[in-house]
Amino acid sequence: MEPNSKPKSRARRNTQRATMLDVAHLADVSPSTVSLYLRRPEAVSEKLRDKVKQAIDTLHYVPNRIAGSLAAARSRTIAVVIPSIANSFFARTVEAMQSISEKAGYNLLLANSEYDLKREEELVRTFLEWSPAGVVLTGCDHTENTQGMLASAGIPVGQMWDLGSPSLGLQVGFDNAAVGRTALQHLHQGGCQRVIYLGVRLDVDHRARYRAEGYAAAASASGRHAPCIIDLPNNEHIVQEAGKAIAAAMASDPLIDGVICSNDSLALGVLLEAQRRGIRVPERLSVVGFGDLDFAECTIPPLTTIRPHRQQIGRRLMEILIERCESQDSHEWPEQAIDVGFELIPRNTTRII
Amino acid sequence: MEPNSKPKSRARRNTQRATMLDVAHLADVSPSTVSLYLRRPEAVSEKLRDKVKQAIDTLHYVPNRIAGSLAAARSRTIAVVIPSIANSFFARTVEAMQSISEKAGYNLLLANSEYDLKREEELVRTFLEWSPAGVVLTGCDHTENTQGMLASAGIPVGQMWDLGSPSLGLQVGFDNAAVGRTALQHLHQGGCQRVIYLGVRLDVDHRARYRAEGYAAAASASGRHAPCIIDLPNNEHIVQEAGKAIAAAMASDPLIDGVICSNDSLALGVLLEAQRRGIRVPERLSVVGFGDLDFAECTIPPLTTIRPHRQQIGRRLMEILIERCESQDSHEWPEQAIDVGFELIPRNTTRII
DNA sequence: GCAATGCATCATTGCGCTAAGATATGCGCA
DNA sequence: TGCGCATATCTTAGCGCAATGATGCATTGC
Repeated sequence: MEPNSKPKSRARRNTQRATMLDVAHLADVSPSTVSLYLRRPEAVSEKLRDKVKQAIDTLHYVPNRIAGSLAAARSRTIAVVIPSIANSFFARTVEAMQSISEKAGYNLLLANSEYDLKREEELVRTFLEWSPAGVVLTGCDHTENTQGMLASAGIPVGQMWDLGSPSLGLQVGFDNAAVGRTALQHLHQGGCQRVIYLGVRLDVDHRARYRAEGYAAAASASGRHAPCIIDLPNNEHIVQEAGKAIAAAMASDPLIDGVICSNDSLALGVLLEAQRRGIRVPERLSVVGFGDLDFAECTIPPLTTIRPHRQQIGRRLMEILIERCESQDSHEWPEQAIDVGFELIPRNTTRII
Repeated sequence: MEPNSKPKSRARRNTQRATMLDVAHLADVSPSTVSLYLRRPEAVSEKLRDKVKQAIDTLHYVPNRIAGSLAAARSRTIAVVIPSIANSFFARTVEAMQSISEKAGYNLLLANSEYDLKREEELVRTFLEWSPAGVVLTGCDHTENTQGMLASAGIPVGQMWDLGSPSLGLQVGFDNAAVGRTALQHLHQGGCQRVIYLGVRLDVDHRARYRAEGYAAAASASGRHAPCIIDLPNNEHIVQEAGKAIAAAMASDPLIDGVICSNDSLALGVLLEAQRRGIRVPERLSVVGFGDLDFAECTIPPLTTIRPHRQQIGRRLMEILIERCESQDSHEWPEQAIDVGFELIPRNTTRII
């Protein structure tokens, strides 16, 4: 074999997909014109525009976003971490975020932390490997590492569903403690003398805990009764458990005449138990839920609850986040906290005086 | 300015993040050793392994998966399209898929098609731009284009929640028509003489439609009564609407003594309406739901329903899909359909003779 | 009539990494 | 001692594209 002066080309993995170069050849233009056409069609003359368009169509060309992201040193991806996909609260918010981001040409990388901050940290670490354009977390509680990684990533970060500290730059949510206060106030106004709070896994569901704390502080301040918080463990049969818990509480303290539930599912359990035991709602026991889930308005009696603006949170957060992603200039990212509020929906499980 | 023989380097966007080269320099090895260490640590000697590990730690090096994916011509991403994120059926399945894929080092790109096949097509098109390692769709109904794009993408595709044709290679689900048949049989065995089917948006929710069709075929075959399907429009107040619908149906045909619901939420509406009107369940009206949602076992009376194996679907599908992604050899991807079945959970809204 | 200007198009470089193939190193065995 | 072989490490060439700055070409102003 004669010595070859030039090393011959290596075996390359072939991707068989059409590339921009293929399009360029077919359209008889340079690759950069194709690139330009895809990014800013108005900057290309109409004549070439048509040729390129046709070439793309005949080749069924699909741009390779991975290559694009590498070249541009930024990807059109937004990483979202929520505590639980199955929780319909977050699902609606994610849905809204998806719809906004999609319009702007961004895709969502999604994962759930299972209410575990350490897991959230791992997820953020993994997601950062994709150099996402932005990151969305749930709530304000994050590990030091999570905060550190995000800070040094230099990308816009959003927090949703809660307001508080530390802020990572942009928060869209509501004051969870105020939810607890509002619910208690509503029950007191309806004549309740002793209101308890019923929650699930308040140790890990920080937002529910803030609601409980808001309730507790308001109860103490009201001077009517001491706060009492029941914290149920997570459970497949949580709806039933809620019923048992309220029955037990009322048995041990017959003066209880109001209950604030961490979410509507618990409230449903309470209502069903009341029905089973012939406890009159709201006269003997008033109930406030949280979430305004689908079934809330058709329980018996219809459930008084608090409605967070699930979709609005996702929409506004994503709108601002994308704006920040586009601006690329982190000086234009002032710390911002948007309180979208919540709404008390008085129905028939509470009295209105 | 004198003519320069070599063009000087252009201004480059700088990413400031540590790169593999930085790690290599610090560890005093070649970049490919770092790369190898990250991909197959066991192939690197212990001495170098430690040096590289230390360098990575001190630099807080985060590998750039985008560059990696480009070089390897494949990404560790799996695209998932579900009809609705907010639907807790799919949420559980996605949760299971996420947990499996995460362990294998894959990330999920997620989007919802809103039960629109055209939208699904658009999503698939967009997702393919990321050259995902695999794609997961819901159900068997897809546009020609969707099928074409996926076929020519040369990556493993999974379909979940239904079995049928066309198969795109791997299906994990159950026979939805059999669900309808099973529910009807159960009601007939309990003594029902006239059973109707209550659904929502059967035109777009193909799987619910297959269940309805299974019911219809079985009703006709039984010779007891003609099938009757009520198809409600989608609606915020669907639970209430379900109640109204069943009341109207029973008013116009008093012989109706059984109803099969497309999902447990509808069933809940039916039960609440029955309670409101004093219709005894199951004696006067038997009810079967679908989904076995959280509240199903604590409705009054506890709801007889059909439980799909939501998590199992996600788990098995993802396990096989990832296996196929790793194999890289599409000849090892035989057409496969796994029926994970479903389970009738008899509770107290139906009679058992 | 010629420079100055604006605009459309192009050539070129490298984003950070993987993986093929080349080279070095160590080991067993004749 | 020397050869073959296996294993560890390195050199190198792109992956497909974005974006920089250069080039060509038409238009305008003086």
